[in-house]
Amino acid sequence: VTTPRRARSTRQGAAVESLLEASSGFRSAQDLHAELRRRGDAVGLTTVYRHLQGLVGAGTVDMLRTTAGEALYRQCADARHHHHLVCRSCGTAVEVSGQAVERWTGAVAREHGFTDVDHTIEVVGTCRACSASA
Amino acid sequence: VTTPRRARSTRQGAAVESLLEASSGFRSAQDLHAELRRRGDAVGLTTVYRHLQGLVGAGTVDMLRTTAGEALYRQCADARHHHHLVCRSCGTAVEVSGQAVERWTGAVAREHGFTDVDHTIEVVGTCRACSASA
DNA sequence: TTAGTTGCAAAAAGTTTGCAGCACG
DNA sequence: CGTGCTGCAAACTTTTTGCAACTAA
Repeated sequence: VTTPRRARSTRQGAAVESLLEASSGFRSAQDLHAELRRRGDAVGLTTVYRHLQGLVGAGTVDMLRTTAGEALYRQCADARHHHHLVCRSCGTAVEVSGQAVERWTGAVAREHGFTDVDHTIEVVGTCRACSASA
Repeated sequence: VTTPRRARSTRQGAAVESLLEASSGFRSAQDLHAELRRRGDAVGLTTVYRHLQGLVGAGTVDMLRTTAGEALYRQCADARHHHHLVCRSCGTAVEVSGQAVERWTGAVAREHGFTDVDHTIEVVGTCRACSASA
């Protein structure tokens, strides 16, 4: 699978990107595909996956894995390093960042002799709106 | 799938548990299954999965997902809340904990109106031994 | 024109389930 | 003895790949 020298703009690619842009939380590929189909702007599932891969590679989109093993994608509003606060009920995600954690991970790693450290932090809870409607 | 009223002790269950106990890092079900088979103490892959599920449910074992979508299991040395510092090369995992992160996640959640907060933190890097042998 | 893109069908990969037989207590 | 446990084969789920037709530039 050679990376194309240049990318071409297509209806399908635009559809995937714009739907992701219009979404607020994390969404699965299957979910995105279903919505595109529902709204009549159909795109093959394969193509949805291919565009998502490209976007993740380009750093435009974040990907994470559910405990259930499903991949979720989300447009990054902020290109800088950040983490997510996800609502377990409605899926809304807030991007958060903080020196505190960054410092902590660095310190812990150093303490144990680890280098080239990278980290993933996901905080899940129930957002205000969902706990109100519960 | 009804949960058995009581558990029975079997050769297979013991094999899975003891191998996990003897392992230091995170291991996949397939990996554990292969090693059991290799050492002649064969157990069906299905059974390995079933025991791992049980152990995770009992809180004796930690499970996490690779970015690639594979589930990894590890015996918890420490039953208290903790996180992992995993070596990306050899898989060795160190259990770490710290007030700093706990406080940070709590603060961030509160700040955004989230409740019932839970979090996952995985720090991956290259351990001393691996960076030395590289 | 021509290389990148699409999407169907089929393959992978990992995990779960149906079921008949085995074994602990 | 009886209820769990086992493991094979088959089903499932999510994601990837082969390939021929299609299309933006």
